[in-house]
Amino acid sequence: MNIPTLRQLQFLVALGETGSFSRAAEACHVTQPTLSAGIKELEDLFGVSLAERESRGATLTHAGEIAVARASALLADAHALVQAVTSAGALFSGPFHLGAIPTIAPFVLPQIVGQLTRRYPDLKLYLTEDRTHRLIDQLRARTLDAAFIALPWEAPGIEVMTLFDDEFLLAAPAGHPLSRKNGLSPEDLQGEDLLLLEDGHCLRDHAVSICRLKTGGGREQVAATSLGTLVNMVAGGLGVSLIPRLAADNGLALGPDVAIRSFVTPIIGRQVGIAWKSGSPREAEARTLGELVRQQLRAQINAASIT
Amino acid sequence: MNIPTLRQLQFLVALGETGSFSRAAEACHVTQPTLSAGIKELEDLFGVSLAERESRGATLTHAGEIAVARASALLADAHALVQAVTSAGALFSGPFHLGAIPTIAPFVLPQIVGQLTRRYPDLKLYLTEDRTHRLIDQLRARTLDAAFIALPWEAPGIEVMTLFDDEFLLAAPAGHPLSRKNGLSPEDLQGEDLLLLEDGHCLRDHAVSICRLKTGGGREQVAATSLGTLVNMVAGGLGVSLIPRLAADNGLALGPDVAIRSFVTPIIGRQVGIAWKSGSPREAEARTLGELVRQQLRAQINAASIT
DNA sequence: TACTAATAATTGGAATTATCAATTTTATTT
DNA sequence: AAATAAAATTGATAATTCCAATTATTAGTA
Repeated sequence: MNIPTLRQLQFLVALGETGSFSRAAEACHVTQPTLSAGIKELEDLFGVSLAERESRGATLTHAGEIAVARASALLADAHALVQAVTSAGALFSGPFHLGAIPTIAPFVLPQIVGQLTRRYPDLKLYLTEDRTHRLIDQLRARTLDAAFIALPWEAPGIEVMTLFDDEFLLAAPAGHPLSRKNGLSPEDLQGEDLLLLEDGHCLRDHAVSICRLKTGGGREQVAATSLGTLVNMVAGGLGVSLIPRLAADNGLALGPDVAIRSFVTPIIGRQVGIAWKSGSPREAEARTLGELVRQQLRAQINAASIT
Repeated sequence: MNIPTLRQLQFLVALGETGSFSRAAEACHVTQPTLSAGIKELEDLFGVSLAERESRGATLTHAGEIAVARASALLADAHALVQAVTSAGALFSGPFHLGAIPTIAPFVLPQIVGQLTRRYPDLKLYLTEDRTHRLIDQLRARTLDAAFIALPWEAPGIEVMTLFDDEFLLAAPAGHPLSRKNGLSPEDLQGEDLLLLEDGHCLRDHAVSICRLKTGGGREQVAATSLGTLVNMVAGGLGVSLIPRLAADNGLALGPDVAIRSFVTPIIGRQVGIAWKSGSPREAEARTLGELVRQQLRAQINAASIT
């Protein structure tokens, strides 16, 4: 079955409202013949006369009245559709699936989750914590819209916005020689028992590659499953470790048994970024998230410089 | 605000259903580029990406899902509109205002009202009984859709369908000389006291003009207000009268005091027709009504010939 | 890595359609 | 009868839709 054009229905509604072909045409910003033709098409389509033409304008027939009533409703619905879809496409409306690796998640997500849910009431935010390659897979499968990951990381088809440098700090047991040494440099790590996260965490890979250490021998087999346990192991005197400043600044290593020292020349162990699938319609939101994290960081730095 | 085309919405719904631009295009009987362009227009209009293009078809975004849902509803409504308006334009649906002159109404309306309301349940039939010129005015003002009137009657802008000839019969008091005379002819009326309806009834005019009688003098001042009283006056012996066969056949003058005689050569006093305003969208219905009356008449004649 | 298959985007031109200005028709009013 | 007002008609033009052919992109496969 054929259906009319919304435009023709607009014509018809205007005709009903004005009671005149000419004035209706004016209201629709077309000429009278155009509107006339539109109405005629409707009449042909319906097989019904919609208006009686008189010397003093036009009057709707019974069928015309019905048509106008329904057409008005339809047009209103069409406008509502535009509204709904437009706002559905606004930033952070509807479901958003956000991921982060375990060494970033606890230090970044809490703050921005609060902000987001406050600023975007229509947002349904789903969080996932997993290792980088799993997150990337999920981005590709579109079960994730964006993810905070640590760089460098090569991933074709994935775009990344770099957010900030995250330098490595030394975590050593209180009283350890390195905790007192001035001018700490990477070479000082030689010979130390270096504690690392278990395999699969990108933080481990970054630490290894940056410090140019060969992983081999018995001691390095000791591997923690999370940053928290890693710090605990340091506190227990099992060795030293490298932890990202992001974690340290967020209160990971507060305690009397662990000393945190920074290197003279900062060792940029990793960068933090937000990633999304190339061409994703959520890119704008991902970038907005990135901006949000940057602002968060600036606020932290300002707060630190004040105290 | 701009609104989308129903066509574009059909494209979108098809895209949602098939999950593929190509297959959606096929379903819509257009080529893939055409459909692609349609979707892109929607996306521009909404300022939102509606579908993610992949190598294996397309998947709707959140906004796309919402758009498809609403678009489906809108299209369904559009179809319903076509249905509703089309059937609203069917014969005898909605209000129909029907008029008739007093000398026709009681003999025609009862039967067809029954038939109409039975056959067209959607019909709201309004009846008006008035004199011809008032009915004509109402047709012109479109407060009436059609009217049964007696012809001849000149009325510019009014179209008439002639239904049947209605000959005049003589009504005379029982025992009156004319009630026994053979070979009755119009000339026999000369010298008789001719009773007529009051001024304004077309029946009177027709009788006067057909019988070429001058109205003048005291006796003709006697005027009845309806056919019923006219017959009663004849029965009372006040004079003779002419009544239409339509009325006589429908039992108007049944009674021992009145004799009904037909003329040798039938005097076609009037014709009955149905009238409507030229160009009225109700013309088809008016003609249908006319047919209905004709059938009615045929049925009556058949019944009469059987008995 | 190159090749193939599947799919969507792009492009350019042809056919269709929509639109308008001018005119005509029709009915009403003066 | 002339003037007025409104809708229909007409014919030319402008806009648009639509398609065929091509290109681009991605994923799967040898």
